[in-house]
Amino acid sequence: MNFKLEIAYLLQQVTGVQQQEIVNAIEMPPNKHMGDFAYPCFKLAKQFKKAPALIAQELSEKIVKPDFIEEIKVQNAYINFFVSKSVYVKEVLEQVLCQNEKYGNSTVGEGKTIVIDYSSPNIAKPFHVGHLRSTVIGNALYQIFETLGYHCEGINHLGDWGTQFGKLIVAYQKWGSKEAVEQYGIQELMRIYVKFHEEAEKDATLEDEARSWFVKMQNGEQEALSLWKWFYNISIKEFNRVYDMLGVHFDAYTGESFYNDKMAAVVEELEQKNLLKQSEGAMIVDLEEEKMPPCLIIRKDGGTLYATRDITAALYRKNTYHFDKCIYLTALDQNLHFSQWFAVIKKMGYDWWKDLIHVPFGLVSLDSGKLSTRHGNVVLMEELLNQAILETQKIIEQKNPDLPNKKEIAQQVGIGAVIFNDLYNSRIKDVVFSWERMLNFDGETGPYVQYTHARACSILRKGECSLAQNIDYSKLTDDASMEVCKLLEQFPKKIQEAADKLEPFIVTRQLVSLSQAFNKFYHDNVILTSEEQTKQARIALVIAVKTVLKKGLALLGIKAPEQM
RNA sequence: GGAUCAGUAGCUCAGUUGGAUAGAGCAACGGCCUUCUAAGCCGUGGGUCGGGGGUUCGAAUCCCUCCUGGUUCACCA
Repeated sequence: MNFKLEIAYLLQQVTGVQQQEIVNAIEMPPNKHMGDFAYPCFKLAKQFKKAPALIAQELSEKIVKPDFIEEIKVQNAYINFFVSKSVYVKEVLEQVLCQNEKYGNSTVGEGKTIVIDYSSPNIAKPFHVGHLRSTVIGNALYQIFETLGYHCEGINHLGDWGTQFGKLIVAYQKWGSKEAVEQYGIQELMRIYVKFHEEAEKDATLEDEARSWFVKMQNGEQEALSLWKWFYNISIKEFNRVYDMLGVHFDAYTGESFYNDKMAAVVEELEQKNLLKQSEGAMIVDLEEEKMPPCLIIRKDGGTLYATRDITAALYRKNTYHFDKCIYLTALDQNLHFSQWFAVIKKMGYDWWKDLIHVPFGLVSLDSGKLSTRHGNVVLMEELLNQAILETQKIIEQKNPDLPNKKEIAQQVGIGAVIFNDLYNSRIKDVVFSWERMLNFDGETGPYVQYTHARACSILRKGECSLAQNIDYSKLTDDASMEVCKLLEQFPKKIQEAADKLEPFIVTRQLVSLSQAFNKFYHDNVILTSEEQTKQARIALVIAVKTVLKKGLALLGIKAPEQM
C-alpha cells in the first residue's frame, strides 16, 4: 500500500485535481505533531477563488475518512493527515521483511545499459587520495543502478598512454635502473619522473625527446612498447592491491592505450565529415559556434591528445555496449574538456551525444596546499587506508578487546570509514583532506552506521531470535518506532533519487537518519526482556533495520560486520 | 578578461526542487552505563542563509546585479 497515492486519491475526489499532481504536492510535515502527510492548498486559491485556509477547511470536511487514516486536521492552508500507526507500521515492516535484501530494488532500468567510467588513474603514478572520489562515487553509482535493474559496465579508463610515458622512458634511460624499478616499483618510477621535470626546466630538449618517444610508442616500435608494458604491469599490480582493499571491481580495464589503433579511423571520419581544420600546425575541431575554444585532435608533431582518445573511446563503447547512458566521473576541473568533445560527437551527427554525461566532483586538496604528485605533496591511498585500519584497531582494543576476528573487522570498519566519509556530502563540494576528520569515528560516520547495524545483529544473536508468525504491530506505535518506519519506507525512493541526481550521498544521509532513529528506539525500549507480544514486534523492527542498513552500506561499497 | 562551480552556526555540511518555527554532525559545556555493544542516548549555547534590488499570499530556494573564493581557457591528462 502506497499511503501517498491513497491520500492523493482521496484528495482527487474532492478537488478534481490530477492524482499525480497531488502526489507531487504532498509533503512530509517538518514536525510530527503536524501529522504524517500534508497537502498545502495555496495553489487551489486561484481555482476556487477563496482563501487557502478556507479551502483546506472545506475540503477536509468533504473527505470521507478511510480506515488507514486516524485523523485529518487542518492548520492554516494545510490539510494534515495522521495515518493509523499500526496500519502504517505493518505495511512498511511487512514490505521490508518480505523482500529482505531485495527491498529497494526496482525494474525501472530493465533492459538498459549504463557505462560508468570511473577511477581511471594515471599509470606510473602512485594511487593517492585524489583518486579516491572518482573510485568510490563511481562504484556506488554502479551498485545503485544495478539495484534499480540497469545493466552496468564499469570501466577503468586508465591513463596509460600519452607523452608522460615518453618522459618516463627518457628518465629511465638517463637516471633509472632495472634493479631499482623492480625493487621499489611505482615509487622509483615516480622518483625518475620528478627528476625529469627538474632537469627539463634546465634543458628544454628533454621535452622534445619525450615527445618523440611517445610517437615511437604510437608507431608500435618494440623498444618503446616493451618499456611501456613493463611500467604498465608494475602499476596495475599496485592499483589492484588498493582496489582489493576498497572492494571495488571493474568490468574492463580498457585504458587509453587500448584505443591507439582505433584513433586513425576516427580522425578519418572527422575529416570526411569536414570537421577537421588546420590551425597553428595542429588539427582542431572548431567550436566557435558553441562558444568554446577549439578541440585539439592532432598535435603539430602528429601525436594524439586526450580528446582524441575520449572521442574514440565513446564511439567504441557505443558500438560495443549500445549504452543508454555513458557517465564519466572526473573532477570538476575537466568540465571544459568534456563539453568540448561532447560537442564534437554532436557535430559528427550522433544523436546519442546527449547520453554522454560528465559527473563532476569537487577538488581534493591538502591543508599543505594543492595535491601534486610531482612535488610530493600527496597522501597515498594505501597509507590512508592502513592508518584508518590502525586507528580502528586501537579503538577495538579499548572498547571491545574480546572481539573475535579483530583484524578483519578493523579492515572493514577502517576502510568503511574512509569510503563513507567521501560519500557523505554532495559531489561538487571541494574537499580539504584532514587526518583529524578522516580518523574521527564519532557522529555521522561510517563506523556509526556500522555500529548501529552491529547492535541490531547483537540483539538478534543474543535473543536467538527469528521472525514470529503473527505479529501485533500495534505494539510499535510509539514515536521512536514510527520514526524508524518512516525512514524505512523512504529508503527505496531515496535510492531512486540518488540515481536521478547521480548523488550517492542521498543514500548515505538516509542511512545516517535511520541509524539515529534506531539508536533512539534502542535506547528508549528494552527489547529482549519485554512482554512477549511487544518483544516479537520489536524484533521484527530490528530485523528490518538490520536488513536495510546492510543493504544501504552495500550500495555504498561498505561492509556491514555483525560485531565490532 | 571569458567560461564554470561554490558562498547557510566557530568548523564540515543538509535543506524534500517556492511552503509551516532554517536543520544535522564536529568542537565547547552539562547529564545518562549493576539492564540487549557508551563507536551510543538526552540537554545547553551558537544564524544579517555573502551584500543589495526584484518576482508573490510566501524566497536559503526563482530573476537581476554586485562582492568573495576555487577551477579552467592550444598541442599534459
